[in-house]
Amino acid sequence: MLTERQLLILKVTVDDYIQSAQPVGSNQLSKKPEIPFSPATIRNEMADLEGLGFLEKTHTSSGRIPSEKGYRYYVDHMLTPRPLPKEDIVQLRSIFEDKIAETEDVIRKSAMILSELTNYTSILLGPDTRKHIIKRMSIVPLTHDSAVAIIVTDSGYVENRVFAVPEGLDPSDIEKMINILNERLIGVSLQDLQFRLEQETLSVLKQHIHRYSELFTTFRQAVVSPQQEKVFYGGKLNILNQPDFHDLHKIRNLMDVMEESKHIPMIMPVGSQGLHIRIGSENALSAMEDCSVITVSYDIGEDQTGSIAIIGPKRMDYKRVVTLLDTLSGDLSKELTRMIRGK
Amino acid sequence: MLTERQLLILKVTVDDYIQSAQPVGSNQLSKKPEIPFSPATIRNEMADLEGLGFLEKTHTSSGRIPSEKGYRYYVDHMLTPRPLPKEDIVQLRSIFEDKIAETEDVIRKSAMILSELTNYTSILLGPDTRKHIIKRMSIVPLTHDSAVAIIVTDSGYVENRVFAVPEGLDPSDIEKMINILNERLIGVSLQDLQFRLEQETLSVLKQHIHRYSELFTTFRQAVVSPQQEKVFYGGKLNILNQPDFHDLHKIRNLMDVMEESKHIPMIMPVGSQGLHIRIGSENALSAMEDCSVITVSYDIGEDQTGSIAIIGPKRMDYKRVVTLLDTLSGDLSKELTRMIRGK
DNA sequence: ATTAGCACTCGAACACATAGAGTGCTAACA
DNA sequence: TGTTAGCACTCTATGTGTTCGAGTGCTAAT
Repeated sequence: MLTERQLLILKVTVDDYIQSAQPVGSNQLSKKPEIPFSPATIRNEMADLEGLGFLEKTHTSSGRIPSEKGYRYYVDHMLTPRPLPKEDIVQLRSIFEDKIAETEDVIRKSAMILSELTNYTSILLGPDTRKHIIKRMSIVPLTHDSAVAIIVTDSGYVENRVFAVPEGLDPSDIEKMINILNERLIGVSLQDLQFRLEQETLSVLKQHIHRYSELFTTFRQAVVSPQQEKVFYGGKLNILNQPDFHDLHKIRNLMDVMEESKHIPMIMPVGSQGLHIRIGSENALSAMEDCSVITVSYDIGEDQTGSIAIIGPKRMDYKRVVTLLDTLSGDLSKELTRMIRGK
Repeated sequence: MLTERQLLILKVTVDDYIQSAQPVGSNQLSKKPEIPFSPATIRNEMADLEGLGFLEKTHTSSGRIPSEKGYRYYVDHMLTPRPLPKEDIVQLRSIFEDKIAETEDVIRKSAMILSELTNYTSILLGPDTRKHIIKRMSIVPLTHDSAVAIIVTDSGYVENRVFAVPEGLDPSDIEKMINILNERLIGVSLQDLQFRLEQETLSVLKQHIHRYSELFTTFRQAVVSPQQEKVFYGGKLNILNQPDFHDLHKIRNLMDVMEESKHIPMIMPVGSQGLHIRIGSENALSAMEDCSVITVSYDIGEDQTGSIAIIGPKRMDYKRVVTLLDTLSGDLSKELTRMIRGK
């Protein structure tokens, strides 16, 4: 167990390092008003903290920097959240100032503002589209052998995909098909679509539509194919501002990983509720071992959820980011829920 | 006017520097089989070429590198295009191997393949959506005060936007409105939409729809608002591979500029036909003064055009990129035209 | 007209010295 | 017994001098 004094020194060390990005020495610390001890005392305590694994040295005679364990302890025990400064609140509120907007626009803007406020990179995941409720389906023929399928969902999201139409199909069959689909599938969620398509409409289609099978096959393929969640970025280049990152090679790897959508689930596990902090090697991806990631989820309506991630150096301003994310998560949940319900 | 020998030396110098990224010295050059002169002779010629402004030195006793004027001369007079190597052709063709695909998918894939083949960054602009022809319009009510307007165009492009619906509007009015719009506006291009909306439908709407004005206003706003062209990137991070770029600050500026869509018109002027090469400070943006940009346009059908840009260091492999872009531009024009016509 | 020869220049690499910030340890102190 | 002053030591960063090699320009010989 750490003594009061060790706790104080650990906290001040982490705070100082987060702020300055320079290893913290005993002399430097002793000058702070909140530290009434002599450099020698501090040195002793720091040596102990190093022994316990909370601090590290970059070389034999350097000052100390927090280890991952140190950050972890700091994050777990020393985050006394303060209210957000007024300017930040004003900025956050500005996300919602546009009167009529789409869910996507709000999320996009959140990503931008968040990266501006933190100077880190933000990644926002829109609500899992599979939970969206179908409002209307339609099919618009393009050429004699292709058409575009359109699905509109409750949040104003429009999914569309071109698919092949069997040669020589009677146009009125498409008309019939879309009527049948709309009769039976409005109110169904996208994730249930495939199942319900076959369950409830296949037999009806069979009755009414000549050559239903070819048409149905390509249509189903188009409609159920990977509905990837939309990813919105803010401040992709903000890593380049961080003094912690100088190694071009590491930066390249990191940026590569962040843009590649297949890595997104590793960065922000889907379905995780609430706020999570992952420090350095706690991250699943080795390219991110020098980063910390803070994630939080938000809710739209009863069962749609999205997530927010902030990616910065391990030397991240945890307190500030946590408060920001807490607030934004709440605001987003409230406003987006209001939007899909119609105020 | 340059002598034969000067031309040869300039060409070989540029070729060598493009390949090695190292200043080229007279000894080095004299060892090449195509150069039968002694180092001393080469030195004299190089001194002349420097005097004429085609070559530069990085410091007093260094080898020579091409100046912008040198690159310009090289590009204008020394690009004897060779046919593409077989592997490249195979790769390019792979863009079109997916049977049924949307214009967007093809362009997206082109951007990717192009950046892989060149190791530079590619930017592709889809066809100006304003030239698209309307195939179908629809309006889907979402909540009691909002709806989404959808426009499907001939190329399978789906434009959609949420807009405000006046409180307490009769749902059948929306039905009526959309019927009127579809009767009169199918076949109209997006750029003519605003004009034709008011010209041909406003008076009819006035007759049939109660409170047409409020509905029409917000609808029009949604529908004619900035139809920005879609931008597709390939190999955004490829600059980081170039040894020419080491200055983090410059890299940051450059990447910033490339991602900011408002700068795109400066990088690739819209409406320019054919292939263009802009070297270093010939670019409009100062952040790109160390880059060369090669752009080319492609056509879809009679009057839709898009453009392709490759951004690399001034020390770019011009010959290869020009050949690649020439080929791709032709292929894209052919295939995309075929697609919107239905094979 | 071309080239060999030579003195000269500059950058990169390396060794070395110095200053400064930091440490650990010991002994003195309250 | 806990705290602190003092001191020797360590390591980095910075600056300086030296050497090596690749390059140049110029001159004189071919």
